[in-house]
Amino acid sequence: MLRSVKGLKDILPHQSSQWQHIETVARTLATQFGFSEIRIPIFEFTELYARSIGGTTDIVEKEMYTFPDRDGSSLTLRPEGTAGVVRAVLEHSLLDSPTSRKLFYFGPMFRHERPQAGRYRQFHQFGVEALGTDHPLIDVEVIALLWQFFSLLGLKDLTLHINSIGTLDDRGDYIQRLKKFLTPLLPDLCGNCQRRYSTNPLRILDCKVPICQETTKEAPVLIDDLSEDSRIHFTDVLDGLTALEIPYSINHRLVRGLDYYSRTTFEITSPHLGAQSTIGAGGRYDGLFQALQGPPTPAIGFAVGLERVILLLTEHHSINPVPLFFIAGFGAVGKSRAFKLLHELRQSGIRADTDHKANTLKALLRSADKLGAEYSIILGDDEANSETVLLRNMQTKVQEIVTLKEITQKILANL
RNA sequence: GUGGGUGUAGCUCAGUUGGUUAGAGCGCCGGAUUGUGGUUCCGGAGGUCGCGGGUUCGAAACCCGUCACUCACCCCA
Repeated sequence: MLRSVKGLKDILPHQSSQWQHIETVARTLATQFGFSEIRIPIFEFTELYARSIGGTTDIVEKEMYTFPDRDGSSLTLRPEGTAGVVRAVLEHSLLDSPTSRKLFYFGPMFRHERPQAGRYRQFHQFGVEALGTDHPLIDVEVIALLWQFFSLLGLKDLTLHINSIGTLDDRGDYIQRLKKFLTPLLPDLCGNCQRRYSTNPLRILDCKVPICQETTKEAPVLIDDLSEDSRIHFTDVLDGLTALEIPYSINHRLVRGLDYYSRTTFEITSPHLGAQSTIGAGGRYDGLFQALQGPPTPAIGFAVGLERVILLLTEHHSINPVPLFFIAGFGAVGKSRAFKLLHELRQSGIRADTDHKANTLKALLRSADKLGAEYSIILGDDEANSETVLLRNMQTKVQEIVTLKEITQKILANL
């Protein structure tokens, strides 16, 4: 049997209402916060991701779905959304349009990782990007949006971790200090961290290996090396969160994995998932526009892993508010008259269905029951001859005679 | 890329120290006389026991290989 590709998941009919619910909440909320939706391609030139995410990150090094186009240019299925949004913003000069500086998006992302609970090779994100300002209150807005999104979905026991990793300059100084501190301790670190020492020393702070956590306990804290501007920015963000009564936990070891982050970084975790406990994360990326040859443009955004959110949803949102009318047509004349009625009801905007295989009233009602119909409309030869139908309430079993002429109006009047 | 766990019906799972035609529940299809569903009763369909090899008189079970799924590491949302 043909199976789906490893790490890819079908969203089956019984799950799609949950997805629709999440998307509706996200769209409504983002719009309330002044964001507009942008829809960008699912693949881009490989160079875009290589330049924005960072050449030494795992994503670029080994997780991208990259393939040659027919003309030989290298294309890549998008591993995240921010790079594509920034590219689109530059390409269409959206920064010049005041209504296009706060954007949100939905869609599938692709990373070639080993699948695991809450991690797939094709996964879906909801993300927002606020462009063009580094005012600390925009950071607060973005985080507040993320926090309110999860709260509207009823997610419990979440923790907001927040940190500032400073500007590129701040970090330059800090990394020197950090390396100086680590140099004599190198032999104690895990193999991975020994490699990180030269590639991405910041990540060593984030290492989960106990030995590394222990040896870096006394490591210099990045906050201490922040410039005055960065430090004030960070405290302003924290004060803003406090003012909005959003609880946070400062985590000096929170280092985002993508190179383009700067200053504010944050993530929200849940204790009810497996190892992949981050359901939403983001940060400021003031240098990304320039890295993509755009004008200096501060920006901040987040991305939510929707599969992980689905895993946390307890309520099953069976949005099925529109009553279903089942057309039970049988007999030589009744069957064909019923099919015409079915079409008439649908043209009038009524939710209606039938079962072509069922030919006896018993079989038809059984189908009506299985489809969960609120009403059945019984139309046999007797009814067809008298130009009527029987409108049966499936729950109360009450039936009434209605003329074919009036049935549509009657249903519409009672909906 | 590395390690652990698991593969029996559409789904969830039984299956004795290796022993005849491999089972249950749910689901699906049908029947219980006339044009009335759900409950009940009865019947039916559906399985190369993941795949390939080996041991054996005999393998769903034991051994080897392989694939898939899954959890974890790495990393990330």
